[in-house]
Amino acid sequence: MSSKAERTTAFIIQTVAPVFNKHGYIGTSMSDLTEATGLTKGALYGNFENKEALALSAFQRNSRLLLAKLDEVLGIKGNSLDKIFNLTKFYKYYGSFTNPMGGCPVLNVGVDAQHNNKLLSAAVAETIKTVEGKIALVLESGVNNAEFRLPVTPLQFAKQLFTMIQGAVAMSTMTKDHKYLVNTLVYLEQLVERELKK
Amino acid sequence: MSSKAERTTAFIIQTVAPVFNKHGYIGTSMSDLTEATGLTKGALYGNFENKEALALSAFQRNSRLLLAKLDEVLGIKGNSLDKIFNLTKFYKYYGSFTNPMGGCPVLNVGVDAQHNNKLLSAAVAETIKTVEGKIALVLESGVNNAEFRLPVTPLQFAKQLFTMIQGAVAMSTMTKDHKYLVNTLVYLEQLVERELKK
DNA sequence: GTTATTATATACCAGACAGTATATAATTTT
DNA sequence: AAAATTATATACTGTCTGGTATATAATAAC
Repeated sequence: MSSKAERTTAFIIQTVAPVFNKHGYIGTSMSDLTEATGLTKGALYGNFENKEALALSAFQRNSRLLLAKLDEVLGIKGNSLDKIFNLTKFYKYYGSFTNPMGGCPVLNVGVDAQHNNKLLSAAVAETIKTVEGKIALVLESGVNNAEFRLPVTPLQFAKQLFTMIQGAVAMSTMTKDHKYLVNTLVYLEQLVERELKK
Repeated sequence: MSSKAERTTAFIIQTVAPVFNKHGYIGTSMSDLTEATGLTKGALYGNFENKEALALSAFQRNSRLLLAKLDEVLGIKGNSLDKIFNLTKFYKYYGSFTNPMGGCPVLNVGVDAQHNNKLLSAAVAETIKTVEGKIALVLESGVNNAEFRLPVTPLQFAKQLFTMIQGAVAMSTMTKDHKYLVNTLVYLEQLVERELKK
């Protein structure tokens, strides 16, 4: 059983993460966080050194959730192509996953932090690399099992795929129009079908 | 000849636009702007009603510059395919265009303003629609001149194209890695070649 | 159950925030 | 060039910022 203190720390991160993700690092004030948690500054500063540490923990939580979900999505039984199609299916309804955390953490924090917080923007870059690595691994095993061929290296293909997906995430975020996600991922499914299944 | 006042207003917008684009609406303080312009609060508030009006003018300037550039890029002599390839060439080196304005205004403001400023985020959505319209127009004339066929409507194809381009912009912005732009646009050139030239 | 320890609440900094009233300086108009 | 107008500088609001010192309350150890 975790101590009361540990549970409080976890509660703070969990409550604070969507707020940071929505309003950005500078756009979130400590009083926003006391309001959201129902705790006081004393409690927040007792559990975290400062605002930056809080924001970093918040992003890391969202990032960890995303990466765990991707492990689940790419870890289903079946061949590599099944896994890739499960990935496109997941991103088609990405909003239902990211809404509770206040939007896509990669996009929101990645853009928000670029000139405002080096720690955060480095953490985002690392998350991106990790995601690409996970996708590349699936593609690589598909190649090794002679399931399909790739026109480029698995990592390069993974990067290309993730770039297009994040493009759809960005466009639907900026326009508040879900269709960008659906249309792009339907397109990517066709592309994978055509490009790999031969 | 423009009046001194008009020139001052123009100078403020021009100086302030990259600051807002880099640090975001909330991330930019009025004192950042007095520092950047060398003017005082009196001057800024004499020319603009408030911070929001200033930020909106700043985005509109960057947006107008982008749209004008796109008109130039898509307005070259030649057939529609030449124009599309000129577009991919432009975005391949998009950084040299956006660096002076503090990054891609669509991405930066679009993500920054989503929960912080309705006016700004509406302006971004409008800019996106305008860009898509410009690309669609070129595609449509290509279809009408029997230059190529499209698997979907011109507007839908334009949206898809722009989504992928903005994905590359987002990825290279977040990772500070220019390769995402180059690789994606090389890929898009092949895609256009294959998909349309038949 | 009492004591030692830890966690949270309260009250408080000094500085920064957007915005304003007014005085002064620069530009237009005549 | 003088007068009328407009634009900018200065000095000042009240409010909010992140952060801290200390008192009080809750938990953990004995």
